Amino acid sequence: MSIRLVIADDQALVRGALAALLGLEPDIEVVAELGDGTGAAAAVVEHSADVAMLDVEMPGLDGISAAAAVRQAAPSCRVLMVTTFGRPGYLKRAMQAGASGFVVKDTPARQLAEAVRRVHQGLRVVDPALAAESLTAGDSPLTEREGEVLKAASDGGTVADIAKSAMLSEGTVRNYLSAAMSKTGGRTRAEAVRIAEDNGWLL
Amino acid sequence: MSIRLVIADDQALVRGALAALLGLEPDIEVVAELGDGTGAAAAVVEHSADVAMLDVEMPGLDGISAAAAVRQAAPSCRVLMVTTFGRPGYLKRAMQAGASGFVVKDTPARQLAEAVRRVHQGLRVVDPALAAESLTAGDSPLTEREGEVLKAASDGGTVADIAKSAMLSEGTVRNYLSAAMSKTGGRTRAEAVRIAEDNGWLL
DNA sequence: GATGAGGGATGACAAATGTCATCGAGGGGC
DNA sequence: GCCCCTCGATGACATTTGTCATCCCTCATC
Repeated sequence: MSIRLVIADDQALVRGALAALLGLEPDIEVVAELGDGTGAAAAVVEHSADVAMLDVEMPGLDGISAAAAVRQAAPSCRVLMVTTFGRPGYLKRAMQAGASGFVVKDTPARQLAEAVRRVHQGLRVVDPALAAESLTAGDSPLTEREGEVLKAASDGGTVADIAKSAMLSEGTVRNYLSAAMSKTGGRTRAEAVRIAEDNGWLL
Repeated sequence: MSIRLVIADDQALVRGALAALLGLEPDIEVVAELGDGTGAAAAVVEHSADVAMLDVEMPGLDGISAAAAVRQAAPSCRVLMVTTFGRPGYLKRAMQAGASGFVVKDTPARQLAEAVRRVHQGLRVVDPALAAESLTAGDSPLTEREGEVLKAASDGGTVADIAKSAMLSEGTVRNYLSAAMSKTGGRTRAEAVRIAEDNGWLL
């Protein structure tokens, strides 16, 4: 009996190509393709899928939240995360959300089908290099509000803009940014944003 | 006689999946897969390819430069650019570099093979929405140095950092950033960076 | 030969940013 | 109860930015 697979990735070309690639495997059957995470849980239930392959970066519901939704709606369905960016924070958060596997998009294509099979068997699949990095990197040092403010700062607005969007006073925003800069080691607001993004501490 | 195709994309999973997808077409033969743009021209010559499919964002030699190299080394080989980001500036620059087609990664997968065929026939393939945007967006208003300085600023360093890396005085850096902010309409250095990136004016 | 645009620089000034000390309220832990 | 941390805020202060006027040099172009 073949593995019933749901694929969610916002890039149609990639999604279609992955479906084609995996559909070639005799023991894998692609039962649904989604362009965002919103309908993932529903699709898994509807098609009684065995494995859900989710991209982390998606419009609407992001992959991590989608993973949690899938796990809740169908505990027997395993989740395999696929992502462009090997950010340590993503891995940790994905695992906490109930994912069984985590691969980056520059792993060889032939390993993908194997990853799907292992996940289906209940094994965990994690890129070894990324796992190591994730251990050393540790959790986000940012408090919730610091993260929010830093994210609000990530599109380059002024302190006044951020204060308005976060409903905070300007001074408070500056304090949070200062704390975030100190914790990330960035010497500029923009540098702090970059560091936090690279580590997967935002989203 | 089948179309001989070279694929270059830095994400191995995507590259493999695209190769698998296109390899299914009876009239297309994938003769080489590359992980960066450096060897693209050589691979095209070696395998006497008819079409080269290049990603814009690649480590080492970027897709636009690779396209120019391919066109120079093998004028009979057509170039089809594939990119994650539909940035107007990319399209214009790719066309100037001699590309015949330009598709974004969220076009439907089945159109891809068709795009390869059209490019091979000497037709041009361009995402219509993107083409329209590209016309309205216009060329980069930034002068060469302004672009360089803005790019140096894009990782969030201070003026002093940028001045050092660009071998300029701090005052000059501030002048260029000021000009870049005025031309892009950004109110902050960071905002100017984001706007320029979104339009494909950096790289 | 004049004009203009771009590259590079300086200096001055106003506004924004980053830092610090401090304060109060609330929420767990011991 | 008390301590510690986070959240939220304020005010003061030193730096850093962003803006502007002005200068010089070079290279096209008219």
